[in-house]
Amino acid sequence: MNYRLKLILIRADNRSIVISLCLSVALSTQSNPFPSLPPSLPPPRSSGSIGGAERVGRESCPLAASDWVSDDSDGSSVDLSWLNDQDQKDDDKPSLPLIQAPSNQAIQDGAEASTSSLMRYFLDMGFSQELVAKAIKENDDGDSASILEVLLTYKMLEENPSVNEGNQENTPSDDNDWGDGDSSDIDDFDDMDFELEMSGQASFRKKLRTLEEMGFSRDAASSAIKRCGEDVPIFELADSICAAEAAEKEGGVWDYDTLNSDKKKEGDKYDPFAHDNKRRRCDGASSHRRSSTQMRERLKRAYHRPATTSRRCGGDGDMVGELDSLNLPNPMVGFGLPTDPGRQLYRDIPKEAQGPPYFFYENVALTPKGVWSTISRFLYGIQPEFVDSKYFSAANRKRGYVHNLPIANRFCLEPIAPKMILDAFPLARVHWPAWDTRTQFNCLQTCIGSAQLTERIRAKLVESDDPPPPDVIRWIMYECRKWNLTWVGQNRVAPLEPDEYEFLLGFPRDHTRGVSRTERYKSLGNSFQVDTVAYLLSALKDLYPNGIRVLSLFSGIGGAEVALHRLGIKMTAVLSVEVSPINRTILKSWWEQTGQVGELVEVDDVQRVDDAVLERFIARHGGFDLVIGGSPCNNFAGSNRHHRDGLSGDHSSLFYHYFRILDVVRRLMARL
DNA sequence: TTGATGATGACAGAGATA
DNA sequence: TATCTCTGTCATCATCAA
Repeated sequence: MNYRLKLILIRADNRSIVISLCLSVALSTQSNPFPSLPPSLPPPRSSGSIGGAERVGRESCPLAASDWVSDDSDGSSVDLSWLNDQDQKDDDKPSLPLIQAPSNQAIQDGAEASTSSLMRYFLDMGFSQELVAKAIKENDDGDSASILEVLLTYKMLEENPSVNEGNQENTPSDDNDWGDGDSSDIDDFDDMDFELEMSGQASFRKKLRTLEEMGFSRDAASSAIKRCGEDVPIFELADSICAAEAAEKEGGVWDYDTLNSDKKKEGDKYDPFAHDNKRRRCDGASSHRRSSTQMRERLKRAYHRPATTSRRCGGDGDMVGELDSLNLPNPMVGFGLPTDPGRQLYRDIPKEAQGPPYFFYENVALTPKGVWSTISRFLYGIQPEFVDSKYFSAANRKRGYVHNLPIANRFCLEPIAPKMILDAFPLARVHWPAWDTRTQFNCLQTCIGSAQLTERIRAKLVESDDPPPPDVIRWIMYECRKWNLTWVGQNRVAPLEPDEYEFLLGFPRDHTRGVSRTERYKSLGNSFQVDTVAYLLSALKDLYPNGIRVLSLFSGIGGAEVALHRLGIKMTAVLSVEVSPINRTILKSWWEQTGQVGELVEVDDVQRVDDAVLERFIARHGGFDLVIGGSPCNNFAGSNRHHRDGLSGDHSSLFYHYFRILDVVRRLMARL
């Protein structure tokens, strides 16, 4: 008999089991950092009725609603037919017997359906059925993020068995934690008393074993868990051990406790995703931020060591730990500007991340804390390259790029775009007042200043002297910077026109013409800055003189395609995924107007890009050379007043589909 | 129904200052 | 070193008019 079952039997009758399950549902729903992942257990109805379990996380899982179960249009039932007998057998042990109380059929149905949704989701991500079943079995407490962590760990171990050398006794096996229990770690814990089990030793053991599987010693793993807490994700624990080892090696003192206790002073349970899930008051967070900054500096020093460190820290994956300890680079020039003689020309890429196929991921630089760290973790631990487009155009655009592209032999697009406002728009010089000292615009966004505002500015200038008093200048400059207003006449300012957006972003004139003005601003505000992206992609030109096959995710209006075209890189085939029909039309029109000879295949939903779609494309064209895209930033952007939820946001969580699809592509390509 | 408009803060980093 | 101020941010939502 296993611990879990023993625990339940001793603790309660069926009724109390039901209560404990409902509590776990509530916790799982509230703390899930991946709302796009199907929750492992059904959310209770507001009435508290157990029957709420019937609707297995469909309302709380927007991504899943139309995809997990294709033939379930009314959402009233869940298709379990894809599960084979073995899966059902695995699901039946060990968890389901605990919720098979006759009076709780709804809970049983919900748990099975939820498990099935989880299975399908992770299978869609490209993990093997065996691994998914094992991970779910080991995380039957309903935390999707934990399951994903375990899957990633197992996958890393599968692909890099050397990591686990010396720890073979703890290799993930088919032994069931809760089964007959003949594995060594089970034996190690057999003598633990019931009180320890009650106080969370199961979680401790799970973390401990995972860390051992990653190649850490049991002592180091145990110390890290005790030091950081059991709630800390595996990657955080691994980071902690790496940093501790580095500090010890340098003769320093590793003091994660200070950071951890500092976080706990806020009265919150330490949750690495907390910045994504809840907003903090500035005043309340300031002291924490300061102390955290100090600790991050120490972390930075601890991580600063040669790139030939242990693989378990990820090679370049060390950058992951370093990432959280670093502020955004200033100046934001990535690995160096084209005119910079001291620019970086080489970097280490983890072997498993080396191309081809090459990949290129983009998003806003200024995200809620921890977002880029998470993105980097999912993308092989590669350090983001942060670049501000102000070095390539007359408008700022601070973006981070995670890619495995070569960084030598980069070159700029010709003709070189003007980098000053008045060089880009010389006609504005006539009306540009001397006291407006702007030389570049701020980030071009999806919204523009109102006509009322420009009229207020005009009226204020008319009634003011020339030059206006300082307070008037101050107010006008604030509004001009905020809304990227330009001067179009005597005392008259106006928002940039859509075609001026196109010019500043490196698109051909009238690229978006033909759709509503609002849609043009929206599409352009969400697009790449072509000159910047082209510079980062330029090393591909020599690699693919005969053309390139592209998987373009979240294509938008085709910033990647335009960049490749302007670089003179022939696109022999493009699989473009874009949800907006307007954007798809824009890209299709551009594709035809520019006489592209390659094949453009457009897909409307990133969730539909599964193994079958990718296999068909690969069979037709032989594979992909580049996977490029920037997932929605809505939930990252500082200008989002309502839902700046980080990677847990409805839109920005689509990043995980980028990761999923990239993983499938690399797996399929490896078979060729 | 669609498109346009205007009101709506929070957060994080940089720099200045005590 | 701590505190304050300034700056910038691929947005969302309700409302109204056509």
